Amino acid sequence: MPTVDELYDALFSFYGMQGWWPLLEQSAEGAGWDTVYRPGDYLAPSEELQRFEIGVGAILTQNTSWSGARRALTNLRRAGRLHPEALMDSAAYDEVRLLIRSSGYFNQKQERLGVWASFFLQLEGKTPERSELLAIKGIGPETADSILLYAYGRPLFVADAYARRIVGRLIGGSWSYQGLADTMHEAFRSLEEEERSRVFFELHALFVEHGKQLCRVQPLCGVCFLHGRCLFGRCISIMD
DNA sequence: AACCAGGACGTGA
DNA sequence: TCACGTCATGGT
Repeated sequence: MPTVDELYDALFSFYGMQGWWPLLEQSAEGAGWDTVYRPGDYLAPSEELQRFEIGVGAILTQNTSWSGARRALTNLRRAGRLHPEALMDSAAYDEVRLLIRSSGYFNQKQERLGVWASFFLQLEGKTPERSELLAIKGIGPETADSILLYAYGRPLFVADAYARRIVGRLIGGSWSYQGLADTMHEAFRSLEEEERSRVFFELHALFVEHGKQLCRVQPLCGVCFLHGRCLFGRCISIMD
C-alpha cells in the first residue's frame, strides 16, 4: 500500500497537473463564457468576484456533475447575475431558479446562493472562518473547505466522496469527512503552508479525476496503475 | 433504462 | 453519532 506521498506522485504522474479551481473566462471574440482550468497557476484569486464565483460554483456542483453546474454558472454570468447583489434580489429569484436549472436541486440552490451572497458581502473582503461558513445553511464541510482552499488559499484537504471511496479501497476502513481530512493534514504537516496549499489544490483534483476515470463505483481495477498496491485491487485479482 | 454526479439538511433511532 | 429520506437535472 502506498504512502500518501507515493499516492500523490502516482496520481500526478498518471493524470498530470489539473489546475483547479476552473474559473470563468470569456472565449475569443467575446462569444461566450466557459470555465477554464489553469495548470501551474497555484494562486488563489485576488479578485473578490472570483472568490465569490468559486463559492457559487461549489454550491452549484453539490451532488451534481460539473457539466450541469458549469452551464448554470455560465448562464448566471451571461445574464449578468454572477454577483452578490443580483443573487440577493428577491425580485430575481424566479429568474435565478431558471438560470441554474441544469445544476439540479434548483430551489435549494437558489436559496443557498442568496445566503452565500449576503454572507460574502458582509465579509467586506475578510477571509471567513471555517466555523462561520459551516454555520451557514447550505454550506457543509466540503463546500466550506473548497471555498477556503481554492478561493482563499488556506491549506485544507477537501475530503469529498471520491477521496473517501479511494482511500477506503486503498487501505481499508470507512472514512468520515473529518477523519480523512485530519489524516491528510497530518500527513503533509511538515510542508510550508504555501506548498501545502498547492499540494491540496492538486490532490483534491487528482482524487476527483481518479474517482471518475478508474476508481468508479464499479472500479476498473484491471487497468489501474495502482493495481497491486491497492487493498481492493488485490481482493479483485484473487477472485478472478 | 437504471445509475451516478466535485452534498447538505432534517429526522429518528 | 449514524442511517435514511429528500432535493432534481443530465450524461452514460
